[in-house]
Amino acid sequence: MNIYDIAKEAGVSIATVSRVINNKGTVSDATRAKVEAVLSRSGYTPSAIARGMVSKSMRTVAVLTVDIRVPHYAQQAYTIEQAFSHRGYEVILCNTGGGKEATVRYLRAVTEKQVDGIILVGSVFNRIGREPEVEALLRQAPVVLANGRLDIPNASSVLLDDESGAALAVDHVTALGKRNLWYVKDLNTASALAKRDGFIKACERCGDRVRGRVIETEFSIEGGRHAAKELLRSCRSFDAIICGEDETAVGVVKGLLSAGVRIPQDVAVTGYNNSIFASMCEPRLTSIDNKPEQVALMCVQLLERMMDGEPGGIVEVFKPELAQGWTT
Amino acid sequence: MNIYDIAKEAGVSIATVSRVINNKGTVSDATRAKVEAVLSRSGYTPSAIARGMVSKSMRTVAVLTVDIRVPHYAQQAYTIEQAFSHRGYEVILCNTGGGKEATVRYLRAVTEKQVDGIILVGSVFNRIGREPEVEALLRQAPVVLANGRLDIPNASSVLLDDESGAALAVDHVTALGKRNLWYVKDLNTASALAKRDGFIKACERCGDRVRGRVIETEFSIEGGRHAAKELLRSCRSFDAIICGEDETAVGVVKGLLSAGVRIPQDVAVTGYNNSIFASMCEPRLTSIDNKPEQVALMCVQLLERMMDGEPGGIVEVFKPELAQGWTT
DNA sequence: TTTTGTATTGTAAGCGCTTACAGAATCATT
DNA sequence: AATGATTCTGTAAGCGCTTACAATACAAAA
Repeated sequence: MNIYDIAKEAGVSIATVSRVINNKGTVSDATRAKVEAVLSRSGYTPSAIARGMVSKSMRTVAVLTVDIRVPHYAQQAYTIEQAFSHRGYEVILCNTGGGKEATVRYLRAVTEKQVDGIILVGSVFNRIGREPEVEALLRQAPVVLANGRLDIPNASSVLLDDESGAALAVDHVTALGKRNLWYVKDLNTASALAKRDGFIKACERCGDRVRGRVIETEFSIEGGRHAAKELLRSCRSFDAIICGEDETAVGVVKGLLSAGVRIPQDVAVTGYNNSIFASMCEPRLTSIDNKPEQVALMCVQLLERMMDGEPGGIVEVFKPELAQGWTT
Repeated sequence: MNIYDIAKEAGVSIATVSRVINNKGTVSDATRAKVEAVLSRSGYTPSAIARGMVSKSMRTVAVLTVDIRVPHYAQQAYTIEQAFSHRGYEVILCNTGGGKEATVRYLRAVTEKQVDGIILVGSVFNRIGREPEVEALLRQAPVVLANGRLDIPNASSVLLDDESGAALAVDHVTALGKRNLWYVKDLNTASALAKRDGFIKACERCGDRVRGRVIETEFSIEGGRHAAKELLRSCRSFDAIICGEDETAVGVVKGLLSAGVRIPQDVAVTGYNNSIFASMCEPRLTSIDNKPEQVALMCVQLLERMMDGEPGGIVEVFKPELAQGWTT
């Protein structure tokens, strides 16, 4: 069932049918009625592929995310999907797992499908974005990077200011009178390093009255618990623990509570991301919220601008916010 | 940059270029090398749209889910996406929100895009699947329903046996010696009703020694807490509480613990779905796991079968499993 | 009535690819 | 050298649509 069938049935030409369907050009009322009757009677569905052939667009955008099961990414994918859905675009979802090979495979697939835009959620592209093979693919469509930078003309990005996020936590606990701060470094990503640096700088800004030190552990609740035990065991003085991730912070809280430490009177604890872990932990974690929904909406706006033909190269910096909980 | 450019550059016909790209038909080694050289030098990307025009397939499947932010759906979407990705298909993700209007809009969009298959996650279609408008759309592609039934020839489905899931919980706590069971009904979905019926029937199967009653509350942690307080307040006897959802069960646990009730010695509690709520609750909830990943894989298999031309109409019933926690 | 302008409709090209078919080239066989 | 079989390559049609342009119809103005 195609446009020819409809045209024949209605006794008009395919151009007229097309004009009726797209409500474009001039069609007399009588003809329009005739065609519309056939249209609704037949259950005809126009082929988006054939349309795409002409317009070179399938009205589709691709979202490449590391893993949609991570709530943070799910929220962003959801926000992006809804925003585009309301504008008549569908979203192709790709779970890259963060690996280069899969990422390239997905990029190739979606560029072949001539998506109208690509949003990259996650930071793989800081590493692989400059490889010629990858860059060639990325040049095929407007690209927006959530949390990362990419120096090609058709790419924009939203950067998360992790340094200021960590500084937010430091300022918060020092304002509460805490003086001996520890940063729990759990990951080795660029983001985690930025947080650590932000922590150190913020402590230095406070002068001698505040001391900031770093302890490393594994990224997990267990890792956090272990870090807490380690601090307690080594008899180091501490009255605030700034963690790189909520998971770790949950572990720290558990470790401290089980040792009889009072939170936040004795020790304040902060997490990062204001994730579900922060909300389910009792007492509720104070955490740094980088508002995945807002970031996603910024990405959508940047992409739309490029899809409208405006140049890319824009870098927006998103400042995280402090989400106060019961642990500070 | 299209296949004509490549052909001209390589001094061959477009048919030969096509044969090289698709590794189909016969091409002499010399010609192949010549074309491949041009191909890699030019960074040419074949147009999937044009291919789709010929093959009437974009190698894409659609996943309609209520809300990807719900971890259960995220897991299923992830599983489906990965499975199809490995077979060279991309996935279009739609968040319907469970409403009819949005659902129809998405169905129309993806059928216009001539997706090779549709997987419907969530149960809206039990209600709207029979409306002529919806059915006409659903007939355009092979369809698989996760947790729901649809009587059209090109649809298969995986049903979750909610009754047996609830019975699993009943059998488990009665085996532990519990005799006064309550079912906490929190939702009004078909699924929730099936669980309640399964609960009642399972209790009846135990004869006089077991008594099963039902209490209603709101679907939320707070609702669960409220139900627990209510049971305590009204001085009813109970030694096991079977909940329709993990969220409610978490609330029940909190309510009981704060009243000094020992779990599971005094009262056993079970949730449903074995979600992240079950795992983050302390003590860890015993819950009913309907294995979203396995269900998703069954959906994929059913869809693939239909995409290979085999008839649909298959209904697989998935039996949930008990996930033992510390609350029983 | 003829002319001019406008509203309506149709014809045909072309989007980039696959593929059936035909034709050319090569090779083995007689 | 001629024939047939085989391998290789090119031509052209067609996938279902949009749209530029041509053609027609019709109404108003001259």
